[in-house]
Amino acid sequence: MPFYITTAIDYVNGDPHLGHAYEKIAADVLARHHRQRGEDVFFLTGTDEHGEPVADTAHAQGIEPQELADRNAARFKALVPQLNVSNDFFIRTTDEPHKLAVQQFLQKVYDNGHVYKALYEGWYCPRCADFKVENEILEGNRCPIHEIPLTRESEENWFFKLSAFQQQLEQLYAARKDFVMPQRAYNEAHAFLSQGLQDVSLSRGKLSWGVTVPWDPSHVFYVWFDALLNYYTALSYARPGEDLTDHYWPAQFHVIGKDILKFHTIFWPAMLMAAGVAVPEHVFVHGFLMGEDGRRMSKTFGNGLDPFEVMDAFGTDALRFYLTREVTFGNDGNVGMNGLRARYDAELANDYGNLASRTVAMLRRYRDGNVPQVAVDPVIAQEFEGLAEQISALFDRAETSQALELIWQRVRRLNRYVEERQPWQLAKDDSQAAALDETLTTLFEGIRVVSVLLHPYIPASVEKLLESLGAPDTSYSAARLSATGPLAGGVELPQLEPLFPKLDSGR
RNA sequence: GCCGGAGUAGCUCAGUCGGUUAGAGCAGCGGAAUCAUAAUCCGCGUGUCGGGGGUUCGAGUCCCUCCUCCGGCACCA
Repeated sequence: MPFYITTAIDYVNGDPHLGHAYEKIAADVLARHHRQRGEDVFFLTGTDEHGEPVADTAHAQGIEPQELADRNAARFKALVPQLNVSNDFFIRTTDEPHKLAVQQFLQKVYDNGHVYKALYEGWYCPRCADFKVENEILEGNRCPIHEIPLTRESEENWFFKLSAFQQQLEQLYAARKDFVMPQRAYNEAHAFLSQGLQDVSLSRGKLSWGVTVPWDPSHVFYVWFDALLNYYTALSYARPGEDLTDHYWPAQFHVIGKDILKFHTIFWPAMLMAAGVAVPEHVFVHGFLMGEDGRRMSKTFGNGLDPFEVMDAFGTDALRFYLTREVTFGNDGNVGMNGLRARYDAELANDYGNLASRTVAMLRRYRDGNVPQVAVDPVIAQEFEGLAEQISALFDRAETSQALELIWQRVRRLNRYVEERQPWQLAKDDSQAAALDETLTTLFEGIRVVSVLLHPYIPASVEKLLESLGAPDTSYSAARLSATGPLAGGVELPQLEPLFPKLDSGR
């Protein structure tokens, strides 16, 4: 079953920051989960490179836009493997095949009669050689950059008949309550729609940094139309010599931030309708990350969390875990070094890492590192019954935070189980050998199962642990307790290094 | 202003169709245990569920009203 998932593409007029990392990690968790389930996943991320801000910045630096785009895109692209994100392709909107596909797509929209020419009138800055938006204009109609008076000018512009899709969009929203998730975001998009749509400008005549309008080479497409299309065009050339479009389209999930909600929930489906292409299944809108003081992260507040610093000090999985655990997917969340340290110590190191350590240590001490081939404790078996199904049901609704909570309840349960059974007492009494076997086997299997389920969140750590346990299978079928005994038998377990070593409280 | 969301233990939040003494994690205090990364487990909360009013046998959960915070209200990406 094909499962196509995308992140928003990052605008290259700046540096990669925590927000970029968060969105990629969140989407990666979904992608990895569905891959686990044996689905045919295609996961796309990339960069958005056209438009005015990039052109302006480049010119300010005395270089060509392409040069700036190349330089910055490389930094965004480098971030992806650092986060251990499992994307299948990285698109750049300056890719030639993308530009070509954008032209073909919008030509079709044009041919279908959804584009017309009209005058665009606005405040124009001769120094910027560009129009300014009402709310950025300074008092007295002055340019926000040059502070010089603006002139009222107009230019001919191509417009997209967005208003013509009012009814079709309303039908879409009526028929599919989960088109935009979570519900809050759906309501917002729907409310926006209900206010009535106006046509939008599709091209820019005074800018050259963009995709040329095929029927009017003096214009380039407005950057959003070029950018949104990446989700669709990527499939046509991501795999050389192959067109994956028919196979993967429509996308299951577009994962985006709430700042770009209306482009994805209104403009984008309308464009697709205009070209006669199927609309995506779901647009999932995540929240923003705020500083620990609840304020928006900013350098002046000094409340930012630097993803690179976190990865250097604690590792990539610590960052992935912290963000997905702390921030309910779909809500805003407060994050910072204190919280990260607390969760790292209490949950990754103490709850999970230490559970693995104590279990392996007991297996080695009491059973020479051999996992007894006996049935798991029926009490625990019963408590794990249906867990994998619950998790996948939550993932189908993109409720990754709730899924992680359910998994973590089992991690805690296993620690409690150790205390209940007191294996160190059983070990002192030969007549309790069977009970000890059952206890150790149950712990081994329990850890193995929670690890498989944790794989989407902290892939590298789980792979390391499961490898060490001699049970490297991370597929979903491995996410259940073996009824008859552990999957790995007859292997002598090696000593386990701490998975998440406690770091001395430096800084 | 209009629309939407949120306001539950010190902190972060769960609370499904209204129904038994309102829950979890973290932090704090006390205890147990010693397999383990001094890691774990157990016990301890008189919370006006933002204020007020209403519906109901019964409301954190529905209705009205007020207060506070946040977001959206179209071409900034």
